[in-house]
Amino acid sequence: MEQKEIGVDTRTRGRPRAYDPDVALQRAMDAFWKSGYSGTSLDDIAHATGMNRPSLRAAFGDKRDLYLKALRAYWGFKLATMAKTLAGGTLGEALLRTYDAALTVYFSEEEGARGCFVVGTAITESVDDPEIREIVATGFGALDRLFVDRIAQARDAGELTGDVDPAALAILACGTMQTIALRARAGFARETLWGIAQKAVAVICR
Amino acid sequence: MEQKEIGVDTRTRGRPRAYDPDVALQRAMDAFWKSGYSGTSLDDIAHATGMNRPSLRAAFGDKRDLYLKALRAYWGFKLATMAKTLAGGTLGEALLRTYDAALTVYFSEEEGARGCFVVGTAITESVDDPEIREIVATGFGALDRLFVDRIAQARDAGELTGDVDPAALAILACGTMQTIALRARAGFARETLWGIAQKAVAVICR
DNA sequence: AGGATTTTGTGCGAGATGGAACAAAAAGAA
DNA sequence: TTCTTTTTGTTCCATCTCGCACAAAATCCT
Repeated sequence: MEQKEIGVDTRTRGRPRAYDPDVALQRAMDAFWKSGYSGTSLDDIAHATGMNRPSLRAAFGDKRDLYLKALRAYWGFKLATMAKTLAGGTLGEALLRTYDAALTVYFSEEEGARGCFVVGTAITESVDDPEIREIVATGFGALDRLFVDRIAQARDAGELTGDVDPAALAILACGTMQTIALRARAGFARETLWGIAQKAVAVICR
Repeated sequence: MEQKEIGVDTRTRGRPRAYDPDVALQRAMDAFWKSGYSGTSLDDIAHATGMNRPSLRAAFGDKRDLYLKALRAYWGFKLATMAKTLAGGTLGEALLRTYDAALTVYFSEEEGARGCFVVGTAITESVDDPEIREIVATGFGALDRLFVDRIAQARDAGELTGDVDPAALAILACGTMQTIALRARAGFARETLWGIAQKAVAVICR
């Protein structure tokens, strides 16, 4: 007995799904990424995903549920990517690799830059929504730890001169990534932002 | 012939205004600052300002016009404040004074932190609105110049050791201010953010 | 084939949102 | 006092937004 290809899962009955949940979630994330949570309507998302609104609700819950799923998915992707790009090579190489990967995400939309999903959308909602605020704060904490650990490793390996505090350098490294994200969304060119990354790394690693 | 106190201006006829335009604009800014542009309705603003919606429109134009006025007013205030806080003393003192003043703004709302008006609201709208995007990019450029000039001044005064690039240090200083703004809105405590500022300054000024 | 289950698609409704119309209120000028 | 001007306040309107109801479609099971 062969499963059909559309909506492949272990369901045994009923009309098959006309969408892939992961693809739909990504499309919804794309819509939110452009216009923010409040500025994106369910019709916008329906159009982006090719699904009708009742189907969206059945699959993901209400608009806020969907946004929370997208936000958590973005954090999962972001932190996993950074764990990889920060590993190996010198600290300078690791940081540049990390900023390059970030730039690729920030410019991953064909019609223009969209920056970071957290900085571009969640920060605006976080004052009014405690759960979003908590997710963002937790994510920032994890981001900090990734930077601190990598920088501490470089210090222990003798890569850094002077009496450096990894936590302090991590703040600068994180701030650099975030100013790049903000500027991407403000229309700065990718090459300009790459130049910013290089300048910051030169100071952090001296 | 004495002017009345309410709605004091040089108008010669008609019913006097029941509001002060500057105060009303500040109240509207407060409302946008909390929930972002798209998340704030005209009724929200009417409530915050004590004005009816037709009066708001007569005074400021439509919702977007009002938001643009608030955004420009914020930039004017922000850059003027920074020009003052960056002047005088050592570079370290100037930077700490600047971050302290920024923190005061970011925590200027009684019920909780609101961060920076640009980072918290304009960044979300900037992908869809070219004029907002332009205002933000111009403001970031002015911010950069303030930092670069102050750091170049400190280098020329012999305050900085080694072969430093003011533009590179300015990126770090700006990134630090922005990560503080993001974190304020994400619920970080003021004392924590002050600690972040101090660590960053210690590295920038070494 | 009929019944059960799951998903899609269409239409409807309540409430929210931004804008407009215009009468009433409050002032100055003649 | 009447007229003119400016502002406020109330009401109405068109459209948008989100949620729901439910019939139809597409599958599996008996």
